[in-house]
Amino acid sequence: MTPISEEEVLLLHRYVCEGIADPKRLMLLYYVAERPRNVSELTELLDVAQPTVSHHLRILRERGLVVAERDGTSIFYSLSDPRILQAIEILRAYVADLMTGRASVVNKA
Amino acid sequence: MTPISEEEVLLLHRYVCEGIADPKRLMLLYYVAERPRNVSELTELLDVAQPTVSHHLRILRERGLVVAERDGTSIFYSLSDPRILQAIEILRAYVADLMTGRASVVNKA
DNA sequence: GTGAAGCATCGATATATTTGAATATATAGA
DNA sequence: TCTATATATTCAAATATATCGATGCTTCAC
Repeated sequence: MTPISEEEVLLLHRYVCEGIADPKRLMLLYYVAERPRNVSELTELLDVAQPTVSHHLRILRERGLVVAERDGTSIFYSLSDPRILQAIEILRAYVADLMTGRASVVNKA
Repeated sequence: MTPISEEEVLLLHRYVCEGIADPKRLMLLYYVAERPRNVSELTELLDVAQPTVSHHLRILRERGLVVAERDGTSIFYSLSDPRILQAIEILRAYVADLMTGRASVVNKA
């Protein structure tokens, strides 16, 4: 593990961690990872107001986590890089173990 | 990629994403991943007030991301599970590519 | 038991974030 | 051009978070 600098941590925070720091945005990432989806579809899936979805999509887009492509009046969003979900899936497995008492913190006893 | 439920996303958010959503906490995770460190040392490393460090450590501790062990009057913190930094390192590599124009979003052109 | 060191908690302030109603903008079709 | 549809933006309110001084608690040495 290469030591990390404070500047690198700030970039990591600004471009990724801040982006995945909301449950709605996590759901959005999973939804657009399956296939490109437009805002209307995402609004139905998330069950929140459309401006709220646009707000979260903007945060994801500004950080480069998702990409937007217009098709007529619709705008389709998709995941920009598979590593984003790859990392989240590792954390998801960790949490799953945590919930079933299999995470390493529990095994230390 | 197994579909994720809304409840699972909420757990993922509560136990991990919320925990790594602050640059100071990211630094703390990297510091305690090297070796167990006590609060005084972490306070010097982070260059913030001691209550601020304790606050962040509490957030990490409550989520199970770090574990605390007392030794005399000191309390040493360490990383609870290597997968946490493993995932963060993937995101770190992604951001590094993003900064040098090598991330997949750029390569789509 | 007393004092000191190390850490946690409390309380207050400043700042940031989430949310949605209202509104603006952009595209397509008639 | 006019209208409908889809999305973005603005604005305000509510909520959450970060920070640190003051203080409390625990442990150890004497």
